[in-house]
Amino acid sequence: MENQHRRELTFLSSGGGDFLRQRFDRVSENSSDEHSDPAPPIKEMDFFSGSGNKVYETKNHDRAQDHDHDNTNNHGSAATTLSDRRVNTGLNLISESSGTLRVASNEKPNTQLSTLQGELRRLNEENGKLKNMLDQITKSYGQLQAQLMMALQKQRAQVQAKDILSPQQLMDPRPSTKLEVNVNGSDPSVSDDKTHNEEPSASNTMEVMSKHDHHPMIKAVGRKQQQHESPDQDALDRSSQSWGSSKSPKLEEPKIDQEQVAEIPFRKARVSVRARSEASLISDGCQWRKYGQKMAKGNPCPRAYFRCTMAVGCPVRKQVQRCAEDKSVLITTYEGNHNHPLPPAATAMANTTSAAAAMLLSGSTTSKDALTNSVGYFSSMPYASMATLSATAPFPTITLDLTQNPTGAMQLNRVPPSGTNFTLPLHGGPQLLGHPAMFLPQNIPAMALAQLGQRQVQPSSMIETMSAAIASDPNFSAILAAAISSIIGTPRSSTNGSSNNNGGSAVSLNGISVLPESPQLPHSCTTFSAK
DNA sequence: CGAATTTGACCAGCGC
DNA sequence: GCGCTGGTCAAATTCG
Repeated sequence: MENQHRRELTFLSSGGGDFLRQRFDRVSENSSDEHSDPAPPIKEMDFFSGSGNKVYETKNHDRAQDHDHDNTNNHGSAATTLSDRRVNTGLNLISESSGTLRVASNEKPNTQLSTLQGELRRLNEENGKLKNMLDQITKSYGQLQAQLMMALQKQRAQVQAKDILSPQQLMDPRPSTKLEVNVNGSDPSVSDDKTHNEEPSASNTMEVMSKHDHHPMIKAVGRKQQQHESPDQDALDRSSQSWGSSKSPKLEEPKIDQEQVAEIPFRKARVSVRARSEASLISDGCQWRKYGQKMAKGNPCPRAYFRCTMAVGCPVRKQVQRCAEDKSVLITTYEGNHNHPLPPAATAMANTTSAAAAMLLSGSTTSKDALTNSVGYFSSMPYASMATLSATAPFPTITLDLTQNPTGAMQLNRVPPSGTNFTLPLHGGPQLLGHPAMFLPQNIPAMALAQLGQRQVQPSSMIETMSAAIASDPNFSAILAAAISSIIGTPRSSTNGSSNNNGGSAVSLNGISVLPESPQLPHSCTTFSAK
């Protein structure tokens, strides 16, 4: 039994078990916080709700007596109602009456033992069922992940095919790196052409972002070429330029019109955060420098432009503007990837927004259905109460609306789509901004939270964030399947397994095999707290 | 006095 | 081609 528990827990902690963990969280409705993080057997037993504790306490009656109160607090929660406590109390009564459980077991072997054995049998059966369920979920998740990868590779191949047909490409006999979508930076043909060698992982991420940044940033790059903003930025710009063009992006870049751009899966996304704030700024854990202010059309309030100054050459920008309709609402729009670690205070929001941007980019900005189907995904984002995806905006933009749903309750009352915007009610709320720990007892799976809260935002953490968020949602498989279907139609068998994008290297995170397409998705953004 | 902010100018994309 | 708009730059100004 003990060994079984340990096996189970190993599995639980191995990524694929996040589904189960999530299920556990829901079954017990236990918003168990991080401090409860009890001994593995307890969690395992709690998996079966209150009944599990009985066996555990039987095996550990000494500790059970000492920590009975703690166990109740840690595992009782909402689901542990009075009846559950009575169950525990029943066992405790044995201990109390006889002094030790051993004595009690000897005195009433027929009743107690048979009861416990029956309970144990039932738990084993349940455990087996849950194992099977977990296996099935893990398998289907893996299949869906593979399908997603194929879809993404197919899209990239289509982009490459378009690029290859461009006149510039035809005229250039060399293998053009600018037309290659290097995802993991492992392709030497790309790295050879890059002029920058510092910060391989980060710069690779930025490379990829720049590669897929069509005009908005390339435009800026063109100017920055002459301005030597900073060595890192220059390196970044050079990489972008070598990717985009050496002279005029517009001329040399493969002819990609807006329609084609809309089909490219990895563009720069923007994450817009709406929050009520009296202050003119929100403190999001990062350092920003204001570089401009403009009056935007249709809004009496000026829009301020900031860039991240936490690291030299960090390309992250943000725009801050008050909502025209409700001036108490501050709209902060983030764009770009941090190329540096973030302070802990900035990490959670950064992960949330990164995941939002990643989902936006990886999924589906051209598909209403796919957008709609992303609801489940965003349900794992800690800071988002409402998310609105916009496919019609100049940039793919997701809006995390923290001005609504102040209770933080999880809802799924989808707003009827109007145009291509979909409002996705999520959990979290502005009242907890800047206090990530306060979100922990809510709807965030423990694994995801652990990653959201503890990891610095670095290029590779995107994968982890994504995987944690994905794995934490038991509905994700179905949602993802629907989303993929809406994007690519009927899933097909693998025909391009030798894609250059991933180099066949998968990253295993907590047991989840994550193919490294994620690094090219932007870490847009930063942590976020009300001032 | 250095850093941060302000603000007018400039540039590019886009629609007409 | 022209005007509008968003985004950025950089000199001027303010602040600590």
